[in-house]
Amino acid sequence: MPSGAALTPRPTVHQVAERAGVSIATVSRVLNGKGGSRTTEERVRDAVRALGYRPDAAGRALKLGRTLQVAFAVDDLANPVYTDMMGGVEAGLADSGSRLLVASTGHAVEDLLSLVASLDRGYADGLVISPLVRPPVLLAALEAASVPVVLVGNMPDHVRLDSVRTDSAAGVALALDHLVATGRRHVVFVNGPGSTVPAQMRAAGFAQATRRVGIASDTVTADSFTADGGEQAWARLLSEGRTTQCDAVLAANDLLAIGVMRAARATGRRIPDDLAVTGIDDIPFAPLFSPSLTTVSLGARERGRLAAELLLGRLADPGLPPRTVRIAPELIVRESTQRHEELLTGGS
Amino acid sequence: MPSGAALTPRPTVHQVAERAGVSIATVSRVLNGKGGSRTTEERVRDAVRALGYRPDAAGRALKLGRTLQVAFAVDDLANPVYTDMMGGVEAGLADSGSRLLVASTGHAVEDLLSLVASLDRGYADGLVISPLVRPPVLLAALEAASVPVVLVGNMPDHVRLDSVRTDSAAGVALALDHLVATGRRHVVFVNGPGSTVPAQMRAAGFAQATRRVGIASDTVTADSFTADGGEQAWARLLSEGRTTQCDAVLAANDLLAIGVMRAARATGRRIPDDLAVTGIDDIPFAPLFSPSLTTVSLGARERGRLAAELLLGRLADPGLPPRTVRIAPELIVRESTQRHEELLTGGS
DNA sequence: TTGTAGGCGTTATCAT
DNA sequence: ATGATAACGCCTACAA
Repeated sequence: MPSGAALTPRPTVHQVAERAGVSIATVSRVLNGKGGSRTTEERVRDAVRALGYRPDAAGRALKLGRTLQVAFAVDDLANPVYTDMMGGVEAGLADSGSRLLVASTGHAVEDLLSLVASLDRGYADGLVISPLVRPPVLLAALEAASVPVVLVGNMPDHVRLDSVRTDSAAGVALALDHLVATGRRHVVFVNGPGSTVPAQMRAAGFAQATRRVGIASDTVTADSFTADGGEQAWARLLSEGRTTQCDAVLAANDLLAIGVMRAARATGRRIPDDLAVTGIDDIPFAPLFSPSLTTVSLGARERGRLAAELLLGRLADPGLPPRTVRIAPELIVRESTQRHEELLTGGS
Repeated sequence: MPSGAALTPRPTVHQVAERAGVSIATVSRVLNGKGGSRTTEERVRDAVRALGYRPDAAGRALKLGRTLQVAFAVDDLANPVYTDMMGGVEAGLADSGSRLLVASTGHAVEDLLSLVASLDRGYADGLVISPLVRPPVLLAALEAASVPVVLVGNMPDHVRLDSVRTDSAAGVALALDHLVATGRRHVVFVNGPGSTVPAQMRAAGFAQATRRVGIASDTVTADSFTADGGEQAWARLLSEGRTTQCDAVLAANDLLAIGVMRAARATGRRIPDDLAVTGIDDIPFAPLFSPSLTTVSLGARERGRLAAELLLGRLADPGLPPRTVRIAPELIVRESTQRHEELLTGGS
């Protein structure tokens, strides 16, 4: 037969107990390190080995009220930044013996709400979530969820949730300062959908930073945080004659930046000579493009890892007050913003 | 308190039964559509709604022996082709109400074996796996696993496992024929680690195809199926003077191709004019590079979807004989293999 | 149609 | 130190 056809049904504590000549209580105690004499312990372990016994997850979950599972939810796993984050969550969970359940939702609020609601089926001990949109109704649902939730992202102060944050507005400022420092004077901000929190924060960061440095700027909003969105946004700018002055694009994430690079190059702009481009996120692909993409790392993997740690901490001690961990953005300079002189001479 | 602190413990069938004035058996029957009179059914549903009752996953799993969870294991989730495949698995599972458990292993055989062994804790109803290496000991373990396994990939005929296959050797031939058709005459095959099944199959495909078309060829083996691997492979070729003749690279996957493009360009080759490059996999990023990457789609997402379907089918009917589903590779022509004339005139 | 009772595999309480 | 027993939440004979 193909597989999954266990000829012998899986052994339970009962068979182990019988074989070891003890009671099931003793078996359980030995397996959980709660005492037992030398000899019985040895006999039990022998029986376990001989039978190939492993505790059943369902039985244990039912009794303990713990599944050893953590759910992870994001809007778009096709964006490598979230794959990265997921890797971080997994790494943070590794020592705990917990498994990772991936719940990719759409960004429709109702999908998110139904995901949160489904948690009270008790299939996971907690949730790590990083949604693009966070209306009050969602935050309220997360607060009231039947299991602890860690939010990767910013939220209003009154929301009592553990969270891992980064200052993406400051990240935008880092990128803008870099563009200005490399001689750019007219920056177009290519943002993602205005309904999303990241877009809102980055827009605020851009507005403040441009005001501070006092350079010319323009803003366009893409339909989604994707390369397609970036291409279309550039096309729109172009058709409206808004690209002629601009010598730099600050994109709200790497995918948008990649789309812009592609579209701009297709219409004759050379990067970085004619047009500097920066992204945000530092996805693993960023260094692989030509030119490689200057970007701002928001520590996606690390945020995932920290989120897992916060969650484990809360599971261990539910009485804890809400905690927030912060990650500082970091500018990663690559080729897409190099000045012409730098390209030729290594500096002017 | 932060969250996960249910003030009222979650309702069980008992509270529903009490509220509806019926027995727990009736509640269960109504919820599972196994009869009940009009009026009682209505009363039960009202109680369910009023209490916000949802069946507990652990209790149900323990009783039914079904977890409604499927595990998905791959070597490297950082490769978008596997993210893609995962999306397919998830899509294939969607209607079944099953959740997706992601078990990212290393490619160490022992890791894979311990993953398979862990399945008999009963935390998943089945496994979809696409390992790069498949030694007999692993295949034997998969056959003997405590839950059904679907392998995404090729395996010896005697292995009694459901599988979703694609003919990657034929895929290599498609790419090579295309390179030859566009005028290339000296192709270097950049392969992944020889210990992996994909590398073996693609090497065989390349050997056969080059023999058939009778052109000059060379082969180099990268340390891993990554962009870094591709860069290093090109560097090695270059240092050994093996790049001078070659006018095309056929890379065993897209990441290798991207690495080669990057390294080759850094050393003065123009793509596609001086050097044509093809990949395999058609990752979502392939069209975004400049030049966009010609590649061979192996239908990763579709394979994932089909794997999920095979698994669901077997869960529904364990007596089925092993089944194999095949996906044909498809050449995706983009800019990285365009001929000089095509670039200028659109054809010669 | 409906209710009673048992058991899925585990851990934990309470005796001994 | 160990064993008998109950209980977690659910489903399903079986009986009524």
